[in-house]
This record gives sequence, C-alpha cells and structure tokens, in this order.
Amino acid sequence: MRPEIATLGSLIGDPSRAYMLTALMGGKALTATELALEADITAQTATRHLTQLVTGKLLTVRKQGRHKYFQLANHQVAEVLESLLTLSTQLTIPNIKTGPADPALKFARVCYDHLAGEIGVQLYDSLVAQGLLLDQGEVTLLTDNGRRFFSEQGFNIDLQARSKRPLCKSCLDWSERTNHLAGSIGKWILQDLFEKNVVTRRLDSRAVTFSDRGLKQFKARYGL
Amino acid sequence: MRPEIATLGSLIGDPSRAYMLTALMGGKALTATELALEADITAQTATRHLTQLVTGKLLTVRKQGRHKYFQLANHQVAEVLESLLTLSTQLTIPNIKTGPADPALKFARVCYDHLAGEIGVQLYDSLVAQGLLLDQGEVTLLTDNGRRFFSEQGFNIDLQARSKRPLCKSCLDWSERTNHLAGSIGKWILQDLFEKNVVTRRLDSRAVTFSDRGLKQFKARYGL
DNA sequence: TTTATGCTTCGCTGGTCATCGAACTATTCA
DNA sequence: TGAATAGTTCGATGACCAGCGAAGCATAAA
Repeated sequence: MRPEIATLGSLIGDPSRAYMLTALMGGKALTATELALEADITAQTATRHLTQLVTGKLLTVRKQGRHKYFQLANHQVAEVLESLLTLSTQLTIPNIKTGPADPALKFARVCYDHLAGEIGVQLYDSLVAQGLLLDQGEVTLLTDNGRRFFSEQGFNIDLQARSKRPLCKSCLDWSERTNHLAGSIGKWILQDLFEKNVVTRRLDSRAVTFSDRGLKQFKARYGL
Repeated sequence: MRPEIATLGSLIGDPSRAYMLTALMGGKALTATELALEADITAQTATRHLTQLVTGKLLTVRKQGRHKYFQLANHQVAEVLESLLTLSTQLTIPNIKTGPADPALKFARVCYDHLAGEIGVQLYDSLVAQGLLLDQGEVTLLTDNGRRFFSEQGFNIDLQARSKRPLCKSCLDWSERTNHLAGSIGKWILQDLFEKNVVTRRLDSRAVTFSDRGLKQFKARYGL
C-alpha cells in the first residue's frame, strides 16, 4: 500500500501543482484559470490537477457563478508548505542565493495570512524592542504591555483567545531567515492594513505594495 | 524551471523513498540493504533512491567499512517529515483510523530522537501536572522546578542552553494527537533510557520496548 | 588467495501520469 | 436569443522514472 506521506509528497511534487500551491500561499482564493496561468498550463490540465488537490484535501473549492475559487484547505496545510519552502531554500546552497529575486517580494509579501519579508521582520523586531512581544528563541509570547497595546489598536483579544489558534506565533521567514509575526495577531495586523488601504495586493504574486502615506503611517504606528 | 518545493515533494512522493524516510525517522542510521528491505525493493533500486535523497540533501551518509550508513540530514528534515506525517493522517478520514495499527508502535516509539506514543504523552502530561513543565498551548516552557528536577537527574542544562536547539519543545503526536516532549530534554530522556537499558529498540521499526523493571523505574522516576 | 557480502553501474522494460486538442456543459452578458 | 467566457470530459501521445537482471567493484572474513 502506498504510504500516505508519499501521496502527499507527490501532490506537492509535481511542478505545476507546486506553482499553484505557492500562488495560493498568498492567502487569496484564486480561480481555475488564474491558477492555470500561474502554472503556465492549459485549462484542461489545470482542472485535473485541481481535482487531485481537492480530493487530496489540500485545497477547498467554492463555486461562485461560473467561477470556481480555490483556496488552501486550512492553516496546517499552509504551515507545512511554508516549512517545505523554508527547508528547500536552506537545502539549496544557502549561502549564495538567499531568498526570492523579486525585490518587491523581498520587501513585503503575504505569508498565507500575515505579513512577511523585510518589513515583516522589521515589524517583529520593533514589537520585541518595545517590549510588546517577548522573543524566547523558539517561542514568542505576548506581554502585558503588548495586550494593552493591541487592545488599544482595536484588536479584540478576548474574542481571539477563545479560538484554538495561538494569538501570537513566530514564523521563520523564508527570505530573511529570521522571525516574523504570525498567529491571529499577525493575521489581524495584515487585515487591518488592507482595510485601511495602507497596503494593496499585487495582482499575480504574494507581494504587497505600501502606499507612501501608508508606509509612514505604518511605521509610526508600530514604531519602526 | 522546476520549483524547489516540487523537487522536495517528489523526493518524498515516491512510495519506496517514503518508506525509507519513515524508517529513518526512528533516528537510527541504517544501511543501504536495511533500507532496501524496509522499502521492499532490490539493492540496485535502493542505491538509486538513496543517491537521490543524498544529493537532495535530505540524507547524509557515513561510510564504515563495506557498509554505508544513512541518516536524516538534520532536525529540520525530521520535523518537516513529522509535520507531513501528522498532516497526512489528519487529512485521511481523521475520525476512523487514529494512528498506527501496531499496538507496540502505538504504546511507545521513537520520534526521531525523543519518546512518542502513549507513554510519551503520559510522560508529558505528568511533567506538566507536577509543575515541571508549563504548557501554554502552542508553547511549552521549563519551569524553575523543572530546571532543578532535570539537573538532579543528571541533565546538564547549562551545556545544552548554549546550543541553538530549544531545551524544551512540544511535538504533536501523530497517533495520540496531543503533545509529547521534544527538544534537548526530550532527547536526553530517551538517550538516558537507552543507556540504563530501560528501553530497547526493536530491530526494524520505530517501536521501543520497556523491560518490566524498566517501566516501573521509569514511572516512579517521572511520576506517571 | 579464495569466498562471501555490501554496494554500484548499465541497459532495458513497463507503467504511470502530465499534457494538450477537440468537443462538450454551464453561466453570464448584450 | 445568441455570443462570450469558465470550466469539464475524453482520448491519444509522450516523457519520465521506478524496477530489475546482469555484471562489476570494494571490503571483509576464511
């Protein structure tokens, strides 16, 4: 019998599917044709891959009119993919090429549902420096000051604390190799930035763009 | 160009290689023929797979006389594999078959370098109940009492604290779905059990066996 | 030196699966 | 209603690659 880990591996192991999954790491739901473009294959082939990924439970689908929106099935899938991305870049000559080539991607991008890249790392470092987060190496905790701060910013801590997801979690950055902030606070920060139009998504990549004014606001707010 | 995550995925994606990798999750270095037996293939085929895994930096080799000992390249590889194992069991009808069929494997096994299975979970719970560990959901910390306790047991905390590896880390158990203890303390506990002949490895699996006397000693020592 | 064991190289075979063209259904827009 | 767009099904093609038999090299034991 084929071991399940192999099924999972071969789902990720096909280049076209890998492109699709990486694209979906942007956290946004994408349609079948968008994913086909991303992987540079025809729509027919994309359909086959997508049904495989859905039956393999790596993706979920939502039908909306004549469109089908695909999304990573859950956080765990996203985390496993991120860890694979991290491992793969570390394995391939770690000293020479460190991280993605696209400078925009290097500066600021979405890591499933939170902010990554240089600006994500800066954010994390700044929050630690201000004593809002406590970095304990493997582990990151929200301090009392941090609780107060994020409450003031409009984040409903009590509501989130009830969910299973950790409030605060460090995530090893793929390009920067240091921690950035994940967890429900990380998610909230990014959502908030979108809502306030501080950042906008790029169309076809995980990169996000700060407006000039937005970047200033952001830096002032979080003390970068 | 083939994305690196796909290369990694396809390395894990082949059934034979998956069997080999799973076998190596036992933490012990295995020879080429042992791995060939594990995957139920001939030696020639095994050689091909093993060179692929080594050039893919998932394994390392040590030559010893006419034997070649293969091992997982590092902790990160082991952790990614464990997370894939966890994900794969969660994805495939999580309610019906929960964990491995072999009862010995379910009771006590090695998770790369620390103890897992029912007994591993019991150990973890007991240490938390005694206030030696502090379980904070996503995160587990060593308390002051814990520090004292493990020092008395003969574990050199200061020596370990200097290394990069976290002292204490929870690891989601594949069969039990709750935490057990990883990190350098987890590693030390298992090594110590081997040295004192409390547990012995099974020949061809991740399962470990407690002697009757050993199990009593173990339970008394860690308050199970 | 001979014999056994561990591992490797080579070349062939066969199965699996990604890919696309062609033809089809479903939904939206004009 | 017709035309455009989104997605699907089917079948044929082709490439890749795991697998093994045969033969070889390297090390260890007798």
